[in-house]
Amino acid sequence: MRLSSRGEYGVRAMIHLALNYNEGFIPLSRIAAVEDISQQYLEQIFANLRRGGLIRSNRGVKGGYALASPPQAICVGDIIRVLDGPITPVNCVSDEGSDDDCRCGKSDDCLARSLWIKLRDHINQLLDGITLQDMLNWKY
Amino acid sequence: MRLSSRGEYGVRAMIHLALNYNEGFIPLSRIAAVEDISQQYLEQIFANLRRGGLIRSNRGVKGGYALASPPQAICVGDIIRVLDGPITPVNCVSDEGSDDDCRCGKSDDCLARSLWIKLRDHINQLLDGITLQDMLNWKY
DNA sequence: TTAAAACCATACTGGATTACTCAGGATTAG
DNA sequence: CTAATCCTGAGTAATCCAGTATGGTTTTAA
Repeated sequence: MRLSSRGEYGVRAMIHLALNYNEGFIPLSRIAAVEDISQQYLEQIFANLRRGGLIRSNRGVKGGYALASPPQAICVGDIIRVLDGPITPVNCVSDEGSDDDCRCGKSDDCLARSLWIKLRDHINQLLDGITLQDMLNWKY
Repeated sequence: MRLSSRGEYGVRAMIHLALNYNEGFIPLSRIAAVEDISQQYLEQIFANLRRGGLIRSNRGVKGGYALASPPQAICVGDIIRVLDGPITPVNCVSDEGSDDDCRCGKSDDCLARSLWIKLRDHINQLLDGITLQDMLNWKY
C-alpha cells in the first residue's frame, strides 16, 4: 500500500505551486532545488501533470509552471490519479481493470472483492476531499 | 497504492479458514486448490501468518491450518500487516520508518507529511474495523 | 515400522516496475 | 543572438515481486 515516488513528489510540487499561486510562473529549477528533487525526474512528472490539465506552463525565459486552477479546486486524488493511474488496492476493482485482471477467478461471489471495493472507495473519498487549499490551511 | 499479491492471497485464504472455522484443521492443498493459488507460494504466506500468531497448524496426515482466534477477533489490518509490514503510504510516517526514510529532508515543517499521516490512519482504521466475521456476514 | 501426508525453510530466478539519467530539441524574453 | 526555460523520448541500473525449486522435518494412519 505504498505510494510511488512520482505521486509523493507530485503532491509536494503541487503544494509548492499552491504556496506561490500569486507569483505567476515558477521555474522548475527552483522547485527542484527547494524540494530537493532531481530536476529531470520532475520534468517527467510535470509533463504528466500538464497533460492531465492540472498545471499550465510557459516556455522561454521567465517561463515556468503554475496551477491550472485555484488551490481550492485541485484535490489530492486528482494529482495521484494523473501520476499513478486509478487508485485501487487490486486491479480487478479498478475502473480500467477488466475481470481478466482478477487473480481470483470468481469475480462475482468473491467476498474479498467487497472488501477491496470498500477500501478503494474509502481512500478515494478521503483524497478527493482534501484540496491543496485545505493543506495550506493546515500550516501551524 | 496497490496491495501485494501476498496480501491479497492472504486475505482470501483467511476468509477460507473463517468459512470453515468449525471443521478443524484444513489442509493447505485444499485451500490452494479451491482458491487457485500456487501451493508453494501459499506455504510461504501461511508461514508468515503462523509466525504472526494469526493461524495455528497441525502436522502430519490429517494436519492442516486453522484460525488461531475466532473470526470476530481477527481483522483485515492484522492480516495485511503481518504479510506486508506496516500499512503506510510513505516510509517516513511508518512506525518502523526513521527520518532517514524521508524523501523530503524537512520531516517537521512538511505539509505533505500531515497528509500522509491522515491517509495512513484512515486506511488503518478502516482495515482494523473489519473482521473476518464481518466479511462472512456480507455474504449475499 | 513405514510411508504418505502435511508442514517448514531457504535459495533462486525471471520478469516487471521504479526511479531515475541522458541527450537533445523547441520556444521566448531581453 | 543567446541564455533561460520548457519539452520529449530513449535508455538503464537497481530493486522488488511473484512464483519455483529443492530438500528437508514432523506426525499419524495403517
